[in-house]
Amino acid sequence: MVESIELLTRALGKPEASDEDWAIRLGFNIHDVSRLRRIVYDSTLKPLGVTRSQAWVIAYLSRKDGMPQSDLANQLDLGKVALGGLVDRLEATGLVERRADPGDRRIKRIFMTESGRKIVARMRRIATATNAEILHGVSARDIRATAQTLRTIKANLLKMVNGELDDPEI
Amino acid sequence: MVESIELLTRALGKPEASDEDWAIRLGFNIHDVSRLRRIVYDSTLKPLGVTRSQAWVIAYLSRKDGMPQSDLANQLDLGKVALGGLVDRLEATGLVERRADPGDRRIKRIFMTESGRKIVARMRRIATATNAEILHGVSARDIRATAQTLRTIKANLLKMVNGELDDPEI
DNA sequence: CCCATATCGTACACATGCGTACGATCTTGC
DNA sequence: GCAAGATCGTACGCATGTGTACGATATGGG
Repeated sequence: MVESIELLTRALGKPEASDEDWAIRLGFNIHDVSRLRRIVYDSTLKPLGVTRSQAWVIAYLSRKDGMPQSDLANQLDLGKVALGGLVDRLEATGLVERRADPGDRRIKRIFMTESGRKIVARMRRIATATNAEILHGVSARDIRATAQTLRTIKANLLKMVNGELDDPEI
Repeated sequence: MVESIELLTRALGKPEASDEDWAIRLGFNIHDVSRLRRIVYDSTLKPLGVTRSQAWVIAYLSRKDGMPQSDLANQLDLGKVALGGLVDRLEATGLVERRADPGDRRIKRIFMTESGRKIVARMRRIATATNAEILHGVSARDIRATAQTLRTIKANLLKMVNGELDDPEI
């Protein structure tokens, strides 16, 4: 699947690609890059004993320790259920802990443990090195241009996502 | 999380972004775009009654009908187990069917049904329209440049994935 | 003050992906 | 020709995500 673009283009028998081809190609490239990034980050995280999702949670938590579980779910764009399960597992491995909110007994606040903080520090170092390796050989100019194009695409996507939510006449 | 770059940049208090910032930004943008693309495609596929993974399988199958299950798994970069489950569900909704290979009784070949073929045709139309909307306002030049940068990144990632597999001295 | 309503976290069911183990079946080397 | 090893698909358990329902609490209007 990783090489699907090349196969596709060859199958279509087009030596020079049209604009439409490039658009399709871009879609596949985004898909492939995202998938490979996931695999690579997973493998770098494996020695730490945390999964990518768990890493994402504690990385966020490290900047806002003691958040209510619901706030964390919202800010990470996760359902309450999904985050609840993640916190269960993080708590089981001792990286975070739930504490009841004294003022509102519905709320459980999530705090990092010392062990969790150590993992986050190691994660940061690994992530920086990995990022550099992923972008090896790409000029600063291209990085900037690509990031900006993706931002435009992101804006379109956000419009589409919100538009569907706001226009229930479909 | 979608707006995490902006928040991060503001939190760091940097009016002009450094090259390193752009590299981080690119990582987030790839992540966000991929996630939003997933959400948008899921919502366009929902009316058809198939999930994104299922759509991916039958789209591929429509070009190579009658593949052995294992081949399909390899070409889609899925484990045999994951694909087996997908085929289970596709078979349950009548979009594909398993048939025994006459020559090798271990093999089960996957064939599209008439119903499946209809779904694929509708999927194709929807995907083209969706893709155009996602890239609305992005110049052909930028699309091309972005696709090529992502290809370089993809090559780096492939090297990293394969390198880890080939160098077990880590 | 008290009930309708909203919010918080959990339980359950499902889809998807991974890794491991296993029985069934081919293929191959002796 | 037959036993050893490779390959095929499945079973099972885990992690992650979704949606729905629900009990426990807070809050706010009357």
